[in-house]
Amino acid sequence: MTTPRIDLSQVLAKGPLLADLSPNELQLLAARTVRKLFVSGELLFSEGEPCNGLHIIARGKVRIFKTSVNGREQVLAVNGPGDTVAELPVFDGGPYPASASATEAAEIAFISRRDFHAYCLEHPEVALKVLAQVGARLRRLVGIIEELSFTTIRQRLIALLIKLAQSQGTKSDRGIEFQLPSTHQELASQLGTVRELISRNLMRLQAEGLLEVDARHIVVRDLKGLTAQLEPAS
Amino acid sequence: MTTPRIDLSQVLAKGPLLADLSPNELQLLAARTVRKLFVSGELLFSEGEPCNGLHIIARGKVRIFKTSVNGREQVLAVNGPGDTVAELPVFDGGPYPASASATEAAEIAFISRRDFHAYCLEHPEVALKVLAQVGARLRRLVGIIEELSFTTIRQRLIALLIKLAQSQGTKSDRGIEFQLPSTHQELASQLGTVRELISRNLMRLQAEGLLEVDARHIVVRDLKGLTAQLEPAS
DNA sequence: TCCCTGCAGTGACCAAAGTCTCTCCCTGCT
DNA sequence: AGCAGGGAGAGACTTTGGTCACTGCAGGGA
Repeated sequence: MTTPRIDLSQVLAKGPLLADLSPNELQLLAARTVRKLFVSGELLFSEGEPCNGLHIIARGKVRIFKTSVNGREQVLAVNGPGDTVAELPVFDGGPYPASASATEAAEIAFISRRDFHAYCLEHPEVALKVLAQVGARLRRLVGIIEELSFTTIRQRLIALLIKLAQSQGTKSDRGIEFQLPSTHQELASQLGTVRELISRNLMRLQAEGLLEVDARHIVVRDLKGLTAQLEPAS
Repeated sequence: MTTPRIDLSQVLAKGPLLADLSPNELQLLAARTVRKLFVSGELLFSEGEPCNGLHIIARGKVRIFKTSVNGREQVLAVNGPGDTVAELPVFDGGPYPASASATEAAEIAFISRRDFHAYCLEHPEVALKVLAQVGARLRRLVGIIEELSFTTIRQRLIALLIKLAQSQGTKSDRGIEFQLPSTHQELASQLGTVRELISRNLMRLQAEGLLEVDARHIVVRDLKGLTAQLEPAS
């Protein structure tokens, strides 16, 4: 089967950014995009590089992260189809503040900085949408800062488990069951720590009877108990 | 002496946001603002409140921060005259993601959300400026995240001292001298920690011969040595 | 089959961060 | 002079986070 030319109108219309535009306007924008393919793990761009355009994810997932000198990573966001990546440096002209890589095979629509600028000036409401988008991003960053400076790794992990249980979990007689979505290493990057601490904290929660852990398979035995761990340290 | 009506054209023109507008356009915008005064320490708004407008600082300083349940604070930004506060929630419609207070007596020009929205639609280039502004803010947040997850308090403190030495310091025969701009408590909030650790780390740096500390008066005896502390952990 | 590789669990150990408590000192006030 | 309060220095201690080194295990070639 031949891969058809990317149907941007579809993708763009689904994303939060350009949903309100007329098909005609979408077509106009789509005509200005370039299609790019990335294999799993491939870098879209690296921190510090000059930013020359906007990426719109058509398929796959993209991870945005910072890297430390010691090789540790801190994930800032994971985005999926319809989301845009690097809305921001497109506008302020600076370099990318972080790196981005595909966590699975991805298809990206790329619009050059100049074209998108021009398009925004013609469609001021798009600029406002982008702003709202950036707003959501900024909120998440503030959330990360809050977690990093006020909570322990244990608490961050618990919060993550609860979120997963609610979004991915299926109820069984033993509790709420689900699979961890990625390796311990990757979870550690998202929580801003190292692999060992994920392992250790999971084991500790198991010892306390709140969870059952079997490699990546988790059974939440006591959701209330877990949630209680997030309350004031008393 | 009577306080004259705030001369917004002056203020706005100085800030990065609206510098390129014609005096006429500035006048138009200024007419839509409300003048607000805050005493030192007073809250402009609190985290979680709905956001109903944009604040432009005419005089004084504003501190943006998060508060934890235990009463700890993490400063996200300190802004001065010409800067805008909460450019962001104005656009995405959500509540304030953090609180803001005046660190010294401040004079603020306030524009309602609706008015500013309308103004941006009429002047698309202003929207782009706002985006650039938000960009800078986002960059700083990413910087904070990087510091929080990759560096120790000691390193953050050293980085801050170097920055102060370069911006505020005066050379003497003993080294570079300057005053800490605020209490240890406030420094701790900016670095995301507690008062004691500021004290302890300063003393330790003094013991190592890199600094001389006398309450808030600092003498950097060995700037190279300090800078070297920020290099790879080897 | 055997080996290689990547992921996960684990214990020992060390350093950083945070908490609690007390003292001291300065400033301003009564 | 005496007192109250905030800021700062300091000691003792606990918890958390991070490093290192090693083991085990499963899947996938050669």
